[in-house]
Amino acid sequence: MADSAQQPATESGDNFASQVLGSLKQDILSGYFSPGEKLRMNRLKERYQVGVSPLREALSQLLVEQLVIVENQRGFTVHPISMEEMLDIYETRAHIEALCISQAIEKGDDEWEANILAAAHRLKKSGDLIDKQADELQEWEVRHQAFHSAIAQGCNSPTLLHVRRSLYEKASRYRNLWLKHNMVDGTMFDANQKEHDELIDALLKRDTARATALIRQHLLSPSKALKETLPSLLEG
Amino acid sequence: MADSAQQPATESGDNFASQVLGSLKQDILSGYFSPGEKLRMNRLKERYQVGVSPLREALSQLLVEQLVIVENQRGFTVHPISMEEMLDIYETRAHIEALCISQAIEKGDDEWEANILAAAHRLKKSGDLIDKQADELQEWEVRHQAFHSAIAQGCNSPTLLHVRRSLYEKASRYRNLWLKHNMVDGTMFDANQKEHDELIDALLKRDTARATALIRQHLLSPSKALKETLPSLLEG
DNA sequence: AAAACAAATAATGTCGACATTTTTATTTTT
DNA sequence: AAAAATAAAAATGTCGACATTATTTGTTTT
Repeated sequence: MADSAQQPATESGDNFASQVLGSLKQDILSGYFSPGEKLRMNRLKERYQVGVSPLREALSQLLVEQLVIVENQRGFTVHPISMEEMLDIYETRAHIEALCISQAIEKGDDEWEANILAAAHRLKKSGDLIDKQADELQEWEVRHQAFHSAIAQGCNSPTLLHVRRSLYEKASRYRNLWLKHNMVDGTMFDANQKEHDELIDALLKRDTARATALIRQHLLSPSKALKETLPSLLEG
Repeated sequence: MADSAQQPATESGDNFASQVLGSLKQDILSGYFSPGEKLRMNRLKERYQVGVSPLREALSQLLVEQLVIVENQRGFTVHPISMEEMLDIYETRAHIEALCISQAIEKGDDEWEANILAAAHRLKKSGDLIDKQADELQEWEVRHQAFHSAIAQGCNSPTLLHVRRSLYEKASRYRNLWLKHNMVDGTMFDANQKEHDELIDALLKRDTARATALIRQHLLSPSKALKETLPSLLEG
């Protein structure tokens, strides 16, 4: 480190860029920085307490993941959102997730099945006590993601899983935008739970056709809701 | 620019990082920098005639694309190759390409068909005069890629095409490695030509099952060849 | 001579400084 | 007053400098 007063983040061992990358990505995905917003260096420097070099390195990485855009001599900007992109991301994500699942059904072993059931149990427990508390909902989100991750993991392909994660992050940007303006419905959890049970059943029976159809339906329902809400968000 | 003596690359309008990104990526994909090789900053500074800042930004982007790896305080290294990764990349690539094609068959219009036939014609012309000259082979590669690109473009999904490009680049690293140690066979072009003709036939007849099966075979045959050659390359 | 330790050399990661460009504010002109 | 021209301010992109950490070399000890 160039100065003793510099140890801004908790995770030591990584450099500043990788630390700020996580925070910055979170801030973009969560909507702290709005789509299309200009990311001025002075503001970022203050917020993350680092110089321009690590910031530019982190932003360069987000550039590849298409979460920011850059124009020469005009700095970085949060990647704008659009109806077309939203639909394209969700559609592609559905295809990729279906691919992961079909591969997992082919290759998944006992350990895979066990991990799914374990993750499903954790998710159910979290969904039972629907407090609608912000932090409990956050926990449910984490377990929900973990559940679907456990399923996809069975494909046993790092390359494919890498693609999957990238698409999940891009989609979560739209989902968070939607969550900001819509309260969650309690009945949603029950419907979700039912879909999960059906999916697990199809997986264990190695019924690829049914499983991929179910996951497609499961993933695309938020995009249908977004399709109605997005226009108002884009304007105001 | 901080100094009048700095105008290293041809494409003006972009910043140094984006210019060096292209050269650096090319140098890694082509094998100028070997897998696992340490990328010392002094050497890179000399080669590309820029300071560390643009270099680190370019390397940060290659980090996301998994073409380099980084270890804190130990700098950047060319991503190592392995049999497992090679097989995984080619397998995933085959799945993604099949997905592109099935979507293209669903959505492709007249313009799509016309572009395919045009690209096929250019490719055939280039393949007819097999001189085995290095630069002519280079041109054939470009047209071959353009042909398959024209097909995939029909899916009309920027997100999916982005994934496709990323996988193509990762795979080309292995392919170039193989080309370095194996002369191209003249008969290969004929076999290739036949596969292309069949593929076009299936596409125009909108026969998804046959088209995806053909593309899978087409894409995976290099990986089979690599599977035999790689071990000797990995050793020395 | 091999191992353990110490000193030097080299390489990385970060910041501040500065030239260049873009954006905003002000003045001038028709 | 609206438009054009000019001046001022702010922001970007790059490099050199420097502290920190790895690596290599040299020396001492057993």
